[in-house]
Parts: sequence; C-alpha cells; structure tokens
Amino acid sequence: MPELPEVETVVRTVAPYLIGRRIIDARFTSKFVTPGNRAALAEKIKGRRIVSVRRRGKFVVIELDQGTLAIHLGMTGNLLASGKATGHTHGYFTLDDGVLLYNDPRQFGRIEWSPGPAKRVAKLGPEPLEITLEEFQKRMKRKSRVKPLLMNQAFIAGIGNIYADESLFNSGIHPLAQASRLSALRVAKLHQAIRDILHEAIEHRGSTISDYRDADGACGGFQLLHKAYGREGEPCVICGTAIRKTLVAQRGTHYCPKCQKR
DNA sequence: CTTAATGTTCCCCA
DNA sequence: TTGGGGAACATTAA
Repeated sequence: MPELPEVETVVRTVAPYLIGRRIIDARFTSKFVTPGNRAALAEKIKGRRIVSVRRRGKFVVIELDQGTLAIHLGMTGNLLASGKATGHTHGYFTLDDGVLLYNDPRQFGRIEWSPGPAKRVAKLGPEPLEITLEEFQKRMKRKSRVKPLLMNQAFIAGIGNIYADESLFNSGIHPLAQASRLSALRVAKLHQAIRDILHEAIEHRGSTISDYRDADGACGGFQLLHKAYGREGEPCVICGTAIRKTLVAQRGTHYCPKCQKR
C-alpha cells in the first residue's frame, strides 16, 4: 500500500497526534513485523518521548528522546491515530494522550528500533523530490531496465509499482527501456514526470487501491487519476490505444504500447 | 481452486 | 560487481 505519497500523507496526518507525546506502553504481537524479542522492544521504547515524525523513502521515522523507530508499512500496513485493536493489530502504543495502532494483515511491514539514528534508512538512495537532474542523470547510467531501477530503493527511495508505472507513462518511456540508453532529453522528462506525479499524488493524499488509509482512517484520492496503473484494456488518455499489462520483474506493469517507446 | 495484490530480501545463475 | 529470475514471507478477495 505505501509508496512515497502514501507514507508522506500518513506522516503528515499522524505527526500532530504524536509530537511531544510520551509512550506509556507498547505491545507487539507479530514475529514478522517485529522480529526478535518483542517484549524487549516494548521495554526499550516504554517511557520515551516522541521528538519528531518524518518520512524517508517509504519509512516513517519516529525520533524518540532516546533512539529511533523506523516503521515500514509493507504492502498492507496502516498507522492509525485511533481505533480498537483487531486481529490484524500487531503494534499497539498507549500514549500519555491517545493511542497509536499498527495494523497489517499480511505482516510484510516492519517496526524496528535503533539506539541512534534509524539504521534502516542509511542505505536508501536519494529522495526523488530532492534529487537534482544532474545527479539523476549520473545515476541513470546503469544497464538495468528502467522500471525495476526506479523501484530499487537504493537507487531512489520511495517509488513503488504504482508511481513507477505512472511516471513512465507521463514521460513516454517503455518500462523495459535500458536506463543507460535513454537520451538526455528523455531522462530529463522522466525526472520531471517523477516530480510531477509524486507532488500531485501527495496533493490528493495518495492512492487507495485496497488497504491504504491515512492516520485518521481516510482513503486517498489519487487512484481516480491514474493513467496507466490498473487501467489494463482501457483507452490511453493520449492516443486511445488499449493500455497493456505485462509482467516486469514479477510486478504487474501497465503501459501504453503506442506512447511509451523503448 | 487459482491468481494477484501498493514490498523487500535472499538465493542462484550468467 | 551488476543484473535477471524465482521463491519466500501471510492474508484476502476475486
């Protein structure tokens, strides 16, 4: 569920509930979401005060007065500022004012604590909304196909399946095009398309395909504006050709066979 | 019953 | 070292 725009929306909606709060108690119930000693993890954060809540790539980074929590929402994770625990609640934080729930049916998400700065975000590539065109051009000199490269979090942090498809559609680039063989003009178009798509998706509070909700439980709205993702067989908004769906790096990939060239 | 789903990681092979 | 293919993780819905 969560790519950069969704995680950004979660951070913006959850931060006001969390900043300055003290964690009174924490409970974790999944050996997948919280590998290792879950009781020890709870003890480490019990009594800590929340200093800041930020996004890095697809991670929610919660800075405590001692240590840092890095939360990845995986495919079906939700961070909610209210609600009752269910069978899918694998993290439950009692705050001095309010609660914080981590729900995740598939349990692909992770909640990790580091004594210092979040260790998990250290190896992430640059933020797509901050990288300059020059830096982007340099990094694109790779033999990899362009779509899997965009989804590689060490290459650029925050783009997933939806926004890779949408960015490639908007720049007219075929998902199987080799990154290093794209002209400078097309690289510049892609750089701009990524920025435009992510900004627009954040404005619309992300895309809700199935599970994604913000911290208040609200759906996003950007799924209504997708031009490629999830539109197999529907007409391309530019040329009318049916959008095609194939498999690229084991992920469903949507593109216009006429507008997007290799 | 089978397939696919907003993600990541690990193993194998070239 | 880089890159591609496949599997694994757990659950639900079509």
